[in-house]
Amino acid sequence: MKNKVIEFTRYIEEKGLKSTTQRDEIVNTFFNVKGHVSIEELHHTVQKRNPRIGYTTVYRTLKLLTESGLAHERQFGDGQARYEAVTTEEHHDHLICLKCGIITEFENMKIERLQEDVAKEHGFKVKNHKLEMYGYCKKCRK
Amino acid sequence: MKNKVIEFTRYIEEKGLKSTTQRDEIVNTFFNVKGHVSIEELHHTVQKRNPRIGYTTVYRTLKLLTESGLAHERQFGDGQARYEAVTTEEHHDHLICLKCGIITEFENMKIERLQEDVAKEHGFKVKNHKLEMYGYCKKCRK
DNA sequence: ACTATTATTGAAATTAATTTTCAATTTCAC
DNA sequence: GTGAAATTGAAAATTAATTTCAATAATAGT
Repeated sequence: MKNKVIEFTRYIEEKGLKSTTQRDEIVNTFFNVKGHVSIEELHHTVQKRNPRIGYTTVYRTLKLLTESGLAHERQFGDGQARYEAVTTEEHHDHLICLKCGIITEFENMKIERLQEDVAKEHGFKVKNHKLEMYGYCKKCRK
Repeated sequence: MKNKVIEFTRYIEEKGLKSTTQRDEIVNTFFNVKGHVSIEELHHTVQKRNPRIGYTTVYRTLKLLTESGLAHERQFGDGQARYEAVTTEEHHDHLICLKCGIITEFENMKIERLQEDVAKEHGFKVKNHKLEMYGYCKKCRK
């Protein structure tokens, strides 16, 4: 995800922040990891590349990524925040398996549109939304 | 909400637990407070009635209410869990104002049905779900 | 009503995740 | 290069949730 890394660099510059090795490595790793990582997981992955990178820097970089709109922070009820790369303009939602923890993504434009309708009815201006279904995945439902 | 209190008493009995003044007061207060309370808020409200009731007991009673299905625990991204009374069989979702924090509920059967369709497509067995829209309410959108 | 058993209470301690602090280091504009 | 300003990371602080444990209260059986 080269372009994402570049977008981040742009954001850093705009804000008058500095470019550092640590941030570059964290951001690169983040965009190469798929799915929904916790701070701890990303820190662990990053450390394989560069063991001198601290948890706090990973934490702060994920905050920057979230601020910049390049990542989303999510709470899936397991007690820790998870971050996911914002890849497309399309919004997507989640199926979370309560047994194996696998998180599956989906998109459904009909639902999106109905949501907009509901918001409009309430005079509500939506910034973002989340739709999560908790249950058992194909493998675990037996 | 008398009947809810009775349902709770029944649950307590079923589980071989004991009925206590503290629990009764907490449960009563909970069903008389509308909306989505945090443990701390409920504790505060309960203390007005009976200052000897501790935070821990409120915490534990809310857990019991959640277990029994009479309350739902929710995370709205402000860092603490909120509990709401389960009043009807109908599921409802939430509009959360990012400015004033007001939480509005809504129901939409079309969305519910589409969700079921999506789950079916993925071979997913849904236990529960949540749909939240974050943004600005009528009053705050200006 | 008494007693034994078992659950409950609540203050304090613990845990777990997040966030802040601060001295040492690094970056960048000049 | 130099200096101002930002960054780093270990440790400390914060926050909410959860557990511990001794004292207390509730219930069943007698």
